[in-house]
Parts: sequence; structure tokens; C-alpha cells
Amino acid sequence: MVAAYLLDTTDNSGDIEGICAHYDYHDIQSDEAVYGKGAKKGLPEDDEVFFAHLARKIKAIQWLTPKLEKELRDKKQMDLYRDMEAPISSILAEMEITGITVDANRLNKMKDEFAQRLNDIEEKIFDQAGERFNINSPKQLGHILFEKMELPVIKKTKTGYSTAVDVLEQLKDQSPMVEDILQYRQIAKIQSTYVEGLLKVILQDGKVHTRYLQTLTQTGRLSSVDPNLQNIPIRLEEGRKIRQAFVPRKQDWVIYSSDYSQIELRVLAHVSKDEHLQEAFNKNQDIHASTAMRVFDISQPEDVTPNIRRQAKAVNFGIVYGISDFGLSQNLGISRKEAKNYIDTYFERYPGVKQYMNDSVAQAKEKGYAETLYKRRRYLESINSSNFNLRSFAERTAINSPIQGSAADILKIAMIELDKQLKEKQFKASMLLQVHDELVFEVPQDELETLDQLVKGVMEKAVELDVPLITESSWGKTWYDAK
DNA sequence: GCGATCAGCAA
DNA sequence: TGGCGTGCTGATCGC
Repeated sequence: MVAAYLLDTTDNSGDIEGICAHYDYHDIQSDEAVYGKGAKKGLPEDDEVFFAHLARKIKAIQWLTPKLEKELRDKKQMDLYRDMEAPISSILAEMEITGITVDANRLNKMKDEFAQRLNDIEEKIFDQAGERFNINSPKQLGHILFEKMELPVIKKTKTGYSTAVDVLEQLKDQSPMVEDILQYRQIAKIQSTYVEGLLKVILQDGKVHTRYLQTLTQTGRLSSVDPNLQNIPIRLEEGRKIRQAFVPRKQDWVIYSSDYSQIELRVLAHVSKDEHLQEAFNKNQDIHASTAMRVFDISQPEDVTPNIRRQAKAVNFGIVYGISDFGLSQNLGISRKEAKNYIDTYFERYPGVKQYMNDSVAQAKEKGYAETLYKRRRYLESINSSNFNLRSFAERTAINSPIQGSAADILKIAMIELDKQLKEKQFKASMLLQVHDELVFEVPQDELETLDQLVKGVMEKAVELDVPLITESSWGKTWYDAK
């Protein structure tokens, strides 16, 4: 599965059957056909059916192996497979099995507190609306806001009125109720997805055991499910408190976290060779402020206001994630024209980046795929499409995938080296989580100093780029306190 | 019970 | 020349 994923991320449905079909091997059924799906999923009643399926899978894997190996060699991806994806697979399994301890008492207290607050806000909203309705239903909420109260309709969805946060933000001054709805939404999200969601998946060992999907994303990133531990809140204080429930498995241990600072932009500085971007990182400047100065033509650092820096940050965000001028305009609440202007200016002021982007697109058009520093491929079917939208998307993808994908490669390399060292040096600490540019560990107090040295050293020296790789580390009694 | 839709979280 | 970075989860709603 991992080999097939490296060869082509798209034809990988997460099932051997799909891969077999690709190679015209049909003596196999999909897992779904045998085990069912949804609520009916389970082992077949007839053992023979079950065993026959397993046997056919083994046979299929044997048949596939030499073919996949040959293709890996032809595509020069054998190293990527052998030295990166195969070892990472075992490390992820260990992390999943280890799990992370979650303080259910803490979550239960939060649950009560949030339930009380949701109740209060709910009553307040009903009071102002003059009727009771389901605030969680965008349809009912839209009816109240845009029909009963006749607030201006700012945006529509396919099926009705949009009640998304950016819309509500604009309606705030029209009615005090809107603020309450925003407040309600914020807490309801934390309550249902995180407090209740996490409580449901704590096992007898007091831990949650996420599963990392290694063969899913088109860029080489991991994803995390059941539960997803890669999107635990952090930006807003209310949500951030969820992290207080993530604790070490023993008293006197701590949660230690280390993350790469701006790894994607550093990768971009490296692959593009852009003089200005490299200079900013080599001088360890505040990259968003530095971008602000170039894009908005500011000569003195002290003239970069927080708002201007925020805009520059959004531009950098757009570069890293491959968003369109429309996406940037939505992020910043500006017109598409202005957004396009920002992007054009960015390219003007970072000519190396522009050159890199042109080259990436040209190469993708020629080869039909984009690739990372470590030969991870992403095929781009629509790169030569006559459909503007499809083509534009593929072009942004051609630019963005090597950046995001190479960053993912680098963290995987660091994880492999760290895992090796932790074992060799017999650390008691365990690696628990990977969150795209961050690694989270639990560690005894007396090992903390050595672990910090090790993690920092390994992550920063995982690969050598034209610009330094910098990490920021922190620790505390809970994941919240590791900040 | 299931799938589509909307909404919102993270890097 | 028209929809708009990805992936995951939860609530609602209609079938």
C-alpha cells in the first residue's frame, strides 16, 4: 500500500483491491465488499469467506510486490520507500499503540462548565429571537436572521443563506444577538468535537490512540483519525484549554513539544534560491515582518504595524498553501483585485520565488507531476487542461506540493533519526504525536534536558538546506503548558 | 441508517 | 471567466 502510494498517490483508495485493479489483477475483493461498511461493518458470518479473502490478499501482495519494486526502482523512489516510508510506518504504529493519556476528570469539568454556558447563551438568544429554535441548524438560524429579523443577506450557500463566521462578523452591529450566536458556536464546537468527542474515545488505559493515515494525502503529509489529534484547538484561549487534558502517563513526567519554525517558507527559500528570502532566514529575521517590508514598500522595521504584518502573514500563508487570489481576498476580507495586487507585488519583490514557480509549473506540464526534494511525486492530471479553473488549481498545486511535501519529508527524516536515538540511548521518553511541523513527547523530569538537546539537534540537523532549520521547544505539566 | 450539506478546527 | 489550499469531525436534514 505504501509503495503504491509513493508511485501514485491518487490511485490509492486505501485498499489492496484498488491497487490490484490498477495492475489488472482481479482475483480479489475489496475489504468493503467482504466486511461491509458503516453500522453493518463486521466479519463475514462464514469463516471460509473471511479466510478466502485473507488468502487472496496475501496472494495479491505476493503478485504485486515485484511489480511495485520494479516501478519504485524505475522512478528512483526506492530510497524514499526503504529509508523513509517503511521505517515511518513502524514508528507510527508504535506511537499509535503508545497513545497519549487524557485527563477525563478535567474534560468532565469542562463539559459541565460549557454546558452551563451554552444553556445561558441559548436562553439569551431565544429571548432576543422571540422564539425557541435549533441554533445548530444553519437552516433554522438563517430563517431567524434573514427572514424574521430581516438582516441583510451577505452570502448564500447552495441551499440557502450562509451563516458562516465571516458573515456573522459583518452582521454584529446590526443586532446584539449575532455576537451571542458567535459565542454559542465557538463553545458548541469545543463541546461537541473536542470535550465530548475525546471523552468518547478514551480507552480503559486512560489514553486515546489516534491512527495515522500514511497513504492518504496528496502531498506526503500524514493525517490523523479516531480521534484527529492534529487539529486540537490552540488559537483561541477557550479552545486551547482542551490541551490541559493531554497529560503525561506518569506523575513527575512532562509533555515536551518541539516544532519547526516556518519550515515551509524555509524550504521555499531553499528550493527557489531566492536571494531575499534566504537573506531573511540567514539573518533570522521575523519573516512576516520582512515580507511586509518588501511587499508594502516599508523601509523601517518599526513602521510595520501589527495589521500590516497580519496581511503579509496571510500572503505567506497563501504561498505555502497554494491558495488563489480569491482565497487570499477571502482570508483578508479585501477585494480580489487587491489580493491579486499583493501576490503580483510579492513576485516582483521575490524574483527568485517567481522564477521557481514558473519553473515548477513548466516542469509539471512537461512531466505530468510535481516532486519533493526526496522524489515524492504528485501527478497533476489537469495541468494542461483547457479549463482555466482546473488548470489554475493544478498550477498552484505544482508549486505548493514540493514545498509542503518536502517539509513533510523533513519531519519524517527527523522522526526516524529520533526514534533510533531514543532507542539506542534507552530513553524512557516516548514520542507521542506528530502535528505536521511539531513532535510531542512525554518525558521524565530528569530526562528533560537531554531530550531537549537531542530533539533540537536531530530536528535542526535532519537535513541541510541553504538556510538554517530552527526549532522552538517548550514543556509543561500538560500539552497546554507546553507553550 | 446513510449521504449530502454546512460549519469550524489545525498545520 | 469561474470556483476558489487539505483533512477531520459533528450536527442537521431529507430520503
